[in-house]
Amino acid sequence: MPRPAYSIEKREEIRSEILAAAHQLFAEGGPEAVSIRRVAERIDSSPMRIYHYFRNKDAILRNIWAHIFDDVFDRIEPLLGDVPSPSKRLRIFCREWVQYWVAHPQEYRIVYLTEDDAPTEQMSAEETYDSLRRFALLVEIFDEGVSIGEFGAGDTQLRVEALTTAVTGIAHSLVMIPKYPWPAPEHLVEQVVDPFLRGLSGAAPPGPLTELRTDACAPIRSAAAPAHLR
Amino acid sequence: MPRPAYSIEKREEIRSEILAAAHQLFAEGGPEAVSIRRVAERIDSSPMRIYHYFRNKDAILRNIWAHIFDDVFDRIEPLLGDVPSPSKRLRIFCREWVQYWVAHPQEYRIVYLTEDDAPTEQMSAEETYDSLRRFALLVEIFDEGVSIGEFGAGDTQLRVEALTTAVTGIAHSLVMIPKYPWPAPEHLVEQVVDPFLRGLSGAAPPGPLTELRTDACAPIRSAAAPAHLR
DNA sequence: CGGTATAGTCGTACGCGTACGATTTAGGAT
DNA sequence: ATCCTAAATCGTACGCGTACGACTATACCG
Repeated sequence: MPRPAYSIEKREEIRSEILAAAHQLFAEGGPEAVSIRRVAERIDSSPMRIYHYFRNKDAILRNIWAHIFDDVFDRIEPLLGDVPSPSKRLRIFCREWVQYWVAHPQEYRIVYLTEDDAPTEQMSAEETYDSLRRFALLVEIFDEGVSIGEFGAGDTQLRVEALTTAVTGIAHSLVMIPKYPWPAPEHLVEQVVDPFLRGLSGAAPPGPLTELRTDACAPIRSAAAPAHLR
Repeated sequence: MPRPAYSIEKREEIRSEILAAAHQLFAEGGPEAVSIRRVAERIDSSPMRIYHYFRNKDAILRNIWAHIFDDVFDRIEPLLGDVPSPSKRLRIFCREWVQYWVAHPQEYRIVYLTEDDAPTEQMSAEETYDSLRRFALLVEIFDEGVSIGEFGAGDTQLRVEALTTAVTGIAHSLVMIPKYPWPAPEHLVEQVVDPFLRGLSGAAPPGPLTELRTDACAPIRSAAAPAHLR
């Protein structure tokens, strides 16, 4: 009875058109060149039409960063191909990971400045958090390391998350605080990653670990403001 | 011959008035409540007047985060007072550091989302990067660790920077990607920090380190865009 | 006293993201 | 052919940061 919705294909086609324009703008001028109004102009649309296909600007940026993630992994994976030792592969990964973001600060910004609203809703299958699935690469490396005895047993997921958040933190600081006289990225990475990996080696669980991950992180809510701020 | 500039005191007074309003707004409604126009309204000023006292909004936010930094350190330092072992103190610091940001996501956002434009210029002495000076606390801890033989010798500055960027990276992910089912913060921190500290212990330099920091990080410039983005 | 140069202030305007409501459009049911 | 309803589109408007230029006030020089 009502006007029928566009077919999935048609809808996806429009979404692609929007994304293509956004990608192009990003390639031309970085994150700040991507604006809804400019995208609309590129595709001869009204700005508001876009909001029928994406919940907000962030949803569009998120799609861009999915591609960026693919790019990083596509570059790094070949470097790991013939390296036998899992821990060496992890080392290379971390070094290259940071190096990539340092060399592509704009890409870093777009990835890590988009907030995490409500991904599930208006997204096509391809663009959900499954860009993060490429981190499975690390899971595999860790698992291999355990299976060949290079690492002791442990919570692989936790290890991956700890390692990636830590090295990404290094990249974050280097990119976002460029004026600060940082040491060379490799040295920072090495400081963190080498001990981390050495901590995993040998069968001995590396020290006074408390029990490992059993439950997820409590939902994050804002607590009281600091005293200075009344 | 020209109209004389305001005295430093007068100027600083106006700056404080602006900052007070901004702090108040932040306390009331978080980062997004702080707008130049609202600050102006609070102090019965025109929005543009503010730009004579701060180069842009970020400069104002940066002042707020200086206070936040003080708050974090003020909370953490007492927890370290009577702990004898430097490595234990570092552990506590890292745990509490992440915990603080997780408990105060708004504060995290304001600190780590402000970019690093050109701090030197229009800032009063108090508000430059010297908020970062409180990290000297960590320098001291490391140095003590070395002097009492708990840590091997090494580049303290590098160690501090590596440790803080890494743990801040953990906080960053937890705060900025709250929907993801993260493990408990302590577990992530422990994964990174424990091996890191163990890596420093003993006189033996922990493994195949390449030469340490000699020069600063090369200036960061954007490289070619990823292939996908044309 | 009248210029003059500059610190300080303000009005206007641009582009931004997007909330909201009005309008148009397409098809099945009548 | 007409109506109904929701999909799709669009116009308008708000608050935002801030560039730019105009205007005002104030001290000294002549």
